[in-house]
Amino acid sequence: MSTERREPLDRRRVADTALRLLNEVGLDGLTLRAIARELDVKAPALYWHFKDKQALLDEMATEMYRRMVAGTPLDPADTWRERLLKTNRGLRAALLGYRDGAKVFSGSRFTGIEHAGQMEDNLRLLTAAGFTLAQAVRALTTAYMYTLGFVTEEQGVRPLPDERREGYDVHERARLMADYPLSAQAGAEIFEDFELHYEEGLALVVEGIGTRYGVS
Amino acid sequence: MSTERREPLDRRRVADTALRLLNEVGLDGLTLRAIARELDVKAPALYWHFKDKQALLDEMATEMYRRMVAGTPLDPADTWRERLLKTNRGLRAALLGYRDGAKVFSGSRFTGIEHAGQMEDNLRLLTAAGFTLAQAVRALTTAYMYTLGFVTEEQGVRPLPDERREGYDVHERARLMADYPLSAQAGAEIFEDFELHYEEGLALVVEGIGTRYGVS
DNA sequence: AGGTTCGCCTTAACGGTGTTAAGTTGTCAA
DNA sequence: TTGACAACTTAACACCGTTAAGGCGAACCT
Repeated sequence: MSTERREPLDRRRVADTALRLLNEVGLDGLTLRAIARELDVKAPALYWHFKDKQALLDEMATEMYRRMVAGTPLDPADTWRERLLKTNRGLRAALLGYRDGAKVFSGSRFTGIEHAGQMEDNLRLLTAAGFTLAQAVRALTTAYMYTLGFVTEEQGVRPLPDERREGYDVHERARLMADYPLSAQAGAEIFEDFELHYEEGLALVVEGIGTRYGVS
Repeated sequence: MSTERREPLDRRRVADTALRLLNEVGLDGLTLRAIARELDVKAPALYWHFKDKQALLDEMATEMYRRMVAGTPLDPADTWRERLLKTNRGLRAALLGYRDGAKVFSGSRFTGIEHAGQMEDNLRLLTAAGFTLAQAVRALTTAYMYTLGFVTEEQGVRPLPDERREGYDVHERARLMADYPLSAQAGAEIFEDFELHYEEGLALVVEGIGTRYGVS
């Protein structure tokens, strides 16, 4: 019998483990008991580190954001267009890294103010490029919300990049929609090639920002 | 003691009642037992009409969509810009009509194919205006996802139009972010005046569609 | 060195959840 | 009159987030 003592948990390690588990069991299966088991601990122990489950989810979202920032190298010399593309692609990639990632993310709030770093950087770059502050905020948040909405829908169809939920067969759908020829034909444009379609939508948003705010 | 017999439920009436209850108790409080109580019935009775809770939520989302369509008068003579603005404003209004509306909506799928009607109409209008089918789909879904993302965030801050969740005081936030002056200043641009900011973001998206697809 | 505090965790329990199985009741057809 | 069937109820199950109380080793104080 081992007398080794596990070293104490901390918020970060709990969130790490929970994020790993999330990919195996999904948000519905992510119970405190399951997380605790993974950490070789009983469920109520988690309450020493988090006041409730939402606080743990918040920490998970914050950790997702940290990894996004770490995994998205930015260049101070970026044009505003490059910057918008990079950060939003980075956000999408980060969300897609976890099953139900978008749901967890948009249902939570960041702990602390670390996230202000990236935001400040982006606001500085855009205002330096000629946007007013209000315009910069609008540009960044509009793209942000598009990405969040897109990935939310995407993960509803495709929980993980190599899985696919049932009920989304494009041919079956087309058969049902025989009376609506355009909608039927649109199926492939909606439920396939997410990568391509995401890029196209993002390009639309960026284009609109450039045009409406007169910044090239 | 009344011997009157309540007439049998149907899916529609259950979904109606659940939607009404949703505004009082929120998604967390929306339990099958609570819904059943409201219908003067016991919880397992709901399983006669729905195979599980998700199926009921799906019906609720579908009903939300029906009401959106009914509450958003469209004109066949709309320009494509008007049409995009109308449908997306209508969607936002419909989602804001219910506490956690965006969450319920984006977590569910439509039952049936009624929704194809509006979609067909919109696709027809946009293709007639000069878009290819692929462009029309991209235009509609990009705006759709922006709206969905926006309202999701909005309802995170403001559950119902006349309520406000805690932890979003703009001045408190600005104090914490003293080291990030632009971000601090951006607070008002993010957490207030949703109406205005939504319109501005939607205008950006529409502008991008017009520019990138060369349709005026 | 001995006693005490305190950080971190366990055990036990509570009320509530979605869901299933089995039984009841009224209605309508043969 | 009998039987089938729709629409429910009753009872129960496994599991959930959460709280209260207590245990235990390590660190600190005198």
